[in-house]
Amino acid sequence: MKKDKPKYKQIIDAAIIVIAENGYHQSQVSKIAKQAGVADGTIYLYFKNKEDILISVFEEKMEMFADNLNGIVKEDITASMKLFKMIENHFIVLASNHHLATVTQLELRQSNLALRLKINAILKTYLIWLDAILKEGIKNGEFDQSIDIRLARQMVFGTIDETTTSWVMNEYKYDLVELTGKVHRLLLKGIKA
Amino acid sequence: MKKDKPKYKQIIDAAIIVIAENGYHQSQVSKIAKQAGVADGTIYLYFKNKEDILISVFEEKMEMFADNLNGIVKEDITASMKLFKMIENHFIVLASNHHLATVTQLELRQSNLALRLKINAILKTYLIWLDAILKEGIKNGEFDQSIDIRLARQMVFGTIDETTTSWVMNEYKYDLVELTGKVHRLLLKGIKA
Amino acid sequence: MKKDKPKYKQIIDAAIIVIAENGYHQSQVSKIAKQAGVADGTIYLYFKNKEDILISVFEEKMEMFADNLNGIVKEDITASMKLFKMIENHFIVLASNHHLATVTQLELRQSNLALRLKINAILKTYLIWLDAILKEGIKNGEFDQSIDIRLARQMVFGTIDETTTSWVMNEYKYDLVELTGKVHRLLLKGIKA
Amino acid sequence: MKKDKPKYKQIIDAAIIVIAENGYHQSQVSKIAKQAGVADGTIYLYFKNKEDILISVFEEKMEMFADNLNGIVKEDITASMKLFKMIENHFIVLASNHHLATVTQLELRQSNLALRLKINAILKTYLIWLDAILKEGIKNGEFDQSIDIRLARQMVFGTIDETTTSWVMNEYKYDLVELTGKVHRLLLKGIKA
DNA sequence: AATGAATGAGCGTTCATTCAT
DNA sequence: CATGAATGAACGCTCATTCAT
Repeated sequence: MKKDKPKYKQIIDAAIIVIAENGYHQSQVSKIAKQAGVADGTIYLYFKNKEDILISVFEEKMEMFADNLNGIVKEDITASMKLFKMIENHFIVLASNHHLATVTQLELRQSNLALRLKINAILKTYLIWLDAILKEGIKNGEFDQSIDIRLARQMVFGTIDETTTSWVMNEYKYDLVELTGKVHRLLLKGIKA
Repeated sequence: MKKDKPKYKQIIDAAIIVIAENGYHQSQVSKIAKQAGVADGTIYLYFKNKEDILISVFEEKMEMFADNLNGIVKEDITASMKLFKMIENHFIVLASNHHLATVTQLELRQSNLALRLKINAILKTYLIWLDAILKEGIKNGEFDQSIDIRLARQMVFGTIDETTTSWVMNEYKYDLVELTGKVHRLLLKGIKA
Repeated sequence: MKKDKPKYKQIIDAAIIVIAENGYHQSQVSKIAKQAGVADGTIYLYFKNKEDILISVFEEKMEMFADNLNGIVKEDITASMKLFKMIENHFIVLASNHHLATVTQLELRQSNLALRLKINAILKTYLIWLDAILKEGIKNGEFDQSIDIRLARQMVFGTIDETTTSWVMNEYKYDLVELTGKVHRLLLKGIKA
Repeated sequence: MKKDKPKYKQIIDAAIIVIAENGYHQSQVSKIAKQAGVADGTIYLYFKNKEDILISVFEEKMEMFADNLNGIVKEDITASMKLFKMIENHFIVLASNHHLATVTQLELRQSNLALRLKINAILKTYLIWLDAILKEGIKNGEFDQSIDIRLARQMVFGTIDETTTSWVMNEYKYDLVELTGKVHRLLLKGIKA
């Protein structure tokens, strides 16, 4: 499996660093190769093309969210609490890796539509976990029966995303994780029964 | 004034069509010129460079939102109602111009950081109106005194934006304006007293 | 006659100023028109094309040399003295008009070959006067009978030209006219009997 | 070292041919690449930009003069004889390579001021050798003690240059090297004691 | 005669990808 | 597996010239 070879991860990590430091449009394949300490051509032994590197960056890192989410959903706590932990998890992961935050919130969004559609597909996993939490809350009476799941999901995701992007654009100058409580309360009020 | 000359608007409109139909990265100046029915060089009599066209697209169309908002804010109605009308206005404008919606929600976000920062500056106007409504509601007791204005603004804007983007990505296959009520209710629950 | 109309000279003078101040490659027709206080299109009522402006600049200003030379050659003095006056005249004209000096010694030489061939044709007049002086000196025994007229002419002209160009490139920081005596002596030694 | 790779010289030689045959302003990078038998992009593996090709052409070929001059100056002969050999060397090198002669005498002079200043810097080496010969001759009594070195240098260089340019403009129709004796005699008379 | 808006051909340079070694 | 030299398609912008008014 290619993904298990050391150079695969080396290139992924190099890509994040290069993109965060140079911006999407100044992240040439040759720069990523140099940062990874491999030849340009070597990149193509592990990735189909440049787009494939970027998708893989997203895929790999998305697992960090998903793995944690998996655990959270299975815990024996209220849906509201799961929502809290999910937001917190999201903020913690990005707050602990500014490079990754810049890349996902700003740089990767400059990619072409095709790439973004693929990224959205990956995001689906994330949104499915979110849906699960919402449905659970509706079912057990914590959340309002009448809410539109899709809209609620868009509100939750849109708010988290907008909050994170604002934080990145303000150059991380306040503590993102500290906002968890407020964001949770705001969203909860919107959806609770 | 250049902006009043017919070719200025002609080029702006051509840019929206070309970008919506070809995608940001496939919208060459020559394509825009052709669509506008002018020579390539003519573009540069009205715009400093390609980026300037895109910023102007955003500026011009943002006025459509702003002008309406101005009226809404001044009406003698509740803050909650103003919020409703603001969401509705946002949805109506974009629902009535699919090309524009595609451009603002998908294509323009692929532009480089410099352009996006300029776009954000333009968006500021929009967010200021939103802040005004939120503050009014807090002041007159409609909205919760304890909410964080910035977070509330991010929730409202994030939700509207995410909802619109989803609608565009689903190829306009449902009625966006019809969602106004639900979105409003959801958001209102989050912020009301 | 177009050359007698005021705008003709206006444009010529504007061209010299613009070229001297902006360099050959930054002297667009529109800039010359602006400096001359006329519309771009007006230029083409007086000149066939851009090249024609530049040739005319050279033609007009060359007359300043030629007119003086004419007088010098007809004076009743030795050929050696005529040579002195010719060099002096050359230096005086250029030393009194730095703009013109920059244009003829540096900027106009960046023009294409076609233009330079035409300029050379104009220069012919100048070289014919020079030849006349040389022939007179050879005939009356002042200059060496055995010298090759063409070579002698190239030496005289090459030396004057190289001296002037050096002076321009050194930004006029020494007195060009003061060099007349030395240059004359040097050249005279080379050709005298 | 890039300069030692075969493609480097290949491109330099192609540039000389293309410029000589098409003129400075009609020598597009793509044309040079085609003549060199490489892809356009390959040019940029060896040269920073187009201007860099031209400077390198001059640099490389100037070495042909300089190398020979070095030998000449060190020979155990009179300064006058060194001057003769220097002129002869200049004429021989250019007479044996018409393309190079056209490029240095006509085409490269159409370049912009920045490039010409760089070319002048390279020429400095050449003029330093010339100065050395002049100083030697003055010191050992061969040349006139009272001559101004700078003027003498300008006369020698101006004459050689003007002679060569005339020969090129007359399409090489007479033998340049044959002129060595006459030119040398003329110049020597001007500077000898 | 004079204007100046409009034209459109033309080109240096970058960079993702390939492939011989 | 790994290399890195070579490729060549693609595009924003300038500016001399025209021509309707």
